[in-house]
Amino acid sequence: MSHFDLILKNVARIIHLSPDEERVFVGFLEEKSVKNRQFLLEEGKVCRHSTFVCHGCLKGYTVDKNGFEHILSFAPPDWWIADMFSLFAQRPGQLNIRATEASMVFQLSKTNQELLYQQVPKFERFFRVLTENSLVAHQQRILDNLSLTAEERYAHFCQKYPSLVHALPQKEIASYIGVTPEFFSKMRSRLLKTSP
Amino acid sequence: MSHFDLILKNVARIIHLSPDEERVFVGFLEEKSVKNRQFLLEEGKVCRHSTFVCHGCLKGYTVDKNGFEHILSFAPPDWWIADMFSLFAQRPGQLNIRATEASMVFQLSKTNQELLYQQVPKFERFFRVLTENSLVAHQQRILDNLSLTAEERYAHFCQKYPSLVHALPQKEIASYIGVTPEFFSKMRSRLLKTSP
DNA sequence: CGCGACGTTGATTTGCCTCAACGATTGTGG
DNA sequence: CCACAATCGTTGAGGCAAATCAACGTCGCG
Repeated sequence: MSHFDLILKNVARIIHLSPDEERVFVGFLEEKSVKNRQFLLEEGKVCRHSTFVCHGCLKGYTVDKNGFEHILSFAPPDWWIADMFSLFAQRPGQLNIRATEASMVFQLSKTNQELLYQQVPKFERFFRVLTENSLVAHQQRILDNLSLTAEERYAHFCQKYPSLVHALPQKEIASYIGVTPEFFSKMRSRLLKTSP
Repeated sequence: MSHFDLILKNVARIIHLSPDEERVFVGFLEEKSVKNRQFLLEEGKVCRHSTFVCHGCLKGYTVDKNGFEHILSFAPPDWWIADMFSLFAQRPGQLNIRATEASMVFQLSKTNQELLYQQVPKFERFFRVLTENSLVAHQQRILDNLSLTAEERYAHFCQKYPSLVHALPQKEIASYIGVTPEFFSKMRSRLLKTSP
């Protein structure tokens, strides 16, 4: 029951690995502990890793011209995160990736990822499926943003990230669903009155 | 200069094919002409094809509980479109795909796509890159929806789909950027006053 | 202890929606 | 080929959801 357990189970949901292949895979990983508020990637830098969260939580977000954060994604334990644009193109991106609490992660560098593809080709399939699932989730979020009210988007958020609803500062959730912290607070107190 | 020209050039932007491989590829395609307003996919059906637009234009959209359309994507010539969720999972999806004008398309069935992977493995790479690019574009759109005003989103639309700005009914554009047709009309006349 | 980050609440404003009425265009069946 | 319907775009009046601005209480942490 090693600390690789979570990430190996994550992979096993999509592809089956032999013990040898598991060893090759974990050999490419770099373990890293991250302090609260520490950056893993800053706007304007080139993203050189995919990051898998073991425990804690990260967020990926941009900052607009007025200084407001807009959260693209959270990464609680068992999730992957990266600036996909920057990682694919190996060019500077606009995303910040940062811990919302003290965390422990594994990082797979772009270089190691390509070595991994050569040594264990079925990882091509793994990351392809990951990308496909992510695309589907993002399409759903666009449709939600177009068709749902803030309350409904919050309800969806609670379903999608049940573990985060109470673990995260409210302003982070507000930013994710696309409202101001003030409005989010009012909305929440309104919800508590009707359904305790 | 055959009618396969456009789709072969589209593929060539990402992978290089030998004449033999080109022949295999086009052998898997089904040509189809589509009348204006004709459906290529209806909500609740399983999506069994990727569709490439040669000329004309398609749209992918959902209908909400109040009967309003929300457009997830347009597919002008040289673009691919499908209900990714339904295509990947081979389960019923919520997307409608429909022509916004008389169109000509090529369709690659999921079955043929898998045969193609076997016979020309580099197509794995092609569709992976397509998915990656699509993911990046969708992430950008989410961030735009979170941080930009309707006017700014319209400006982005004009940059992204210059050929569609004048070819498409205004209500379709309004639906894509997430405002009502009435508001879109007012916004547009406001813009025309300041910048003729 | 005191300072910053967070959450709450209220007053006011605004971006966008709703509803309704009205031309202009398109297209379609008789 | 025309009449009529359907679709589309425009405009105006009024309404609502959410933003903005500001004040204040609370907590955790250095």
